[in-house]
Amino acid sequence: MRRAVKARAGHTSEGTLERLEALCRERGQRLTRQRRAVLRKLAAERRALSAYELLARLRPEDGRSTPAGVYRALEFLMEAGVVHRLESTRSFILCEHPDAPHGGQLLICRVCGQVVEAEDEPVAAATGRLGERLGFSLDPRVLELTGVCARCRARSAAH
Amino acid sequence: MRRAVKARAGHTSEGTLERLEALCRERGQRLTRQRRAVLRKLAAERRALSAYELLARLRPEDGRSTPAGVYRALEFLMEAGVVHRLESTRSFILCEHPDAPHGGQLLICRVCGQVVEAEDEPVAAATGRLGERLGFSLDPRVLELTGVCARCRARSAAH
DNA sequence: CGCCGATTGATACAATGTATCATGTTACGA
DNA sequence: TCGTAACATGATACATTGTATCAATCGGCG
Ligand SMILES: [Zn+2]
Ligand SMILES: [Zn+2]
Ligand SMILES: [Zn+2]
Ligand SMILES: [Zn+2]
Repeated sequence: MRRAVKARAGHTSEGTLERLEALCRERGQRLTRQRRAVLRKLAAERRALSAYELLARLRPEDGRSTPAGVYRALEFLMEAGVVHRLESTRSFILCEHPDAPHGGQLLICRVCGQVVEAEDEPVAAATGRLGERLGFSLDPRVLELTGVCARCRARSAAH
Repeated sequence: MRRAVKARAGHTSEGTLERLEALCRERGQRLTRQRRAVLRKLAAERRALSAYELLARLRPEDGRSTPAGVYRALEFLMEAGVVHRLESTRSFILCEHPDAPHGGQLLICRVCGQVVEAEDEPVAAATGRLGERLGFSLDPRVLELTGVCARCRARSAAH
């Protein structure tokens, strides 16, 4: 548990903060206390959090947090490409590859909630070809795949 | 316009009703007036409708329709595999391949809202391999891809 | 300091989805 | 045909998720 958190937090500091600072310079925006706080809460989880779960974690530290504020911070972080929104669960998760905006795939375990991020070239190529075949120019986009992770499968096999 | 509606409606009668009747026999359920009505409204559209858009279309014919009723009908139709839910837009659309439950892909034009359904083997194979590589046993699942369809691209190119 | 754009706070509201329980409907067997 | 049990609906209230608005505040800069 401790390790998972540290891995996430470590990950965050590597590319995410640089990316955010670059974006702020570029656009005259600011990496504020509130935005950092939302980022920190997401970095402390291996699973995705809903906006209201985030709000509940923020309030003890800052009693004036509001839904609108959380959504605004999330919008900022998503535009910066360092947070993904999981449409299938209406929740948000830290990007594991924040070096550049990207498509990719999120594999979500429906038992334990764990999310793993991938950037699989064969999948990207196949969807690209499908788009061409049907005349669509597709947006880069993070695909959501649900299933059961290895650990949960092992656990359920052992009863 | 007329033609699009008829194509959809024609499609519906082919496989969808059989499939619903089979499912009802199997499970002791019923293909009721309300469920048929929701199906009919979805069949009349080439784009996806939200639950509340459906409700607005149902009310003139049946003033007692309620959100809960619409969601119950949609749940039934989704379990039967003849309606898909678009998570990216929180809306619902008739399945174009209702012969059997399936994964597949929905290509959604973000300009005109048109949705095209595909069952692309290369995409399915690539995602399956990705799942294996990361130890996930993936659920069959309809992927949502957004972009711009050929017609809308042509239109915007011509200003 | 005093300005200006970016950000937040506060509040209210919109949109989407669910729980509950009483009532109605249908298939099926006595 | 009638009773009845399972299935389905109506009505209502509520929960969750997401936005709009506008005034107040912050932070850098001349
Ligand atoms: Zn990412
Ligand atoms: Zn798991
Ligand atoms: Zn389908
Ligand atoms: Zn289009």
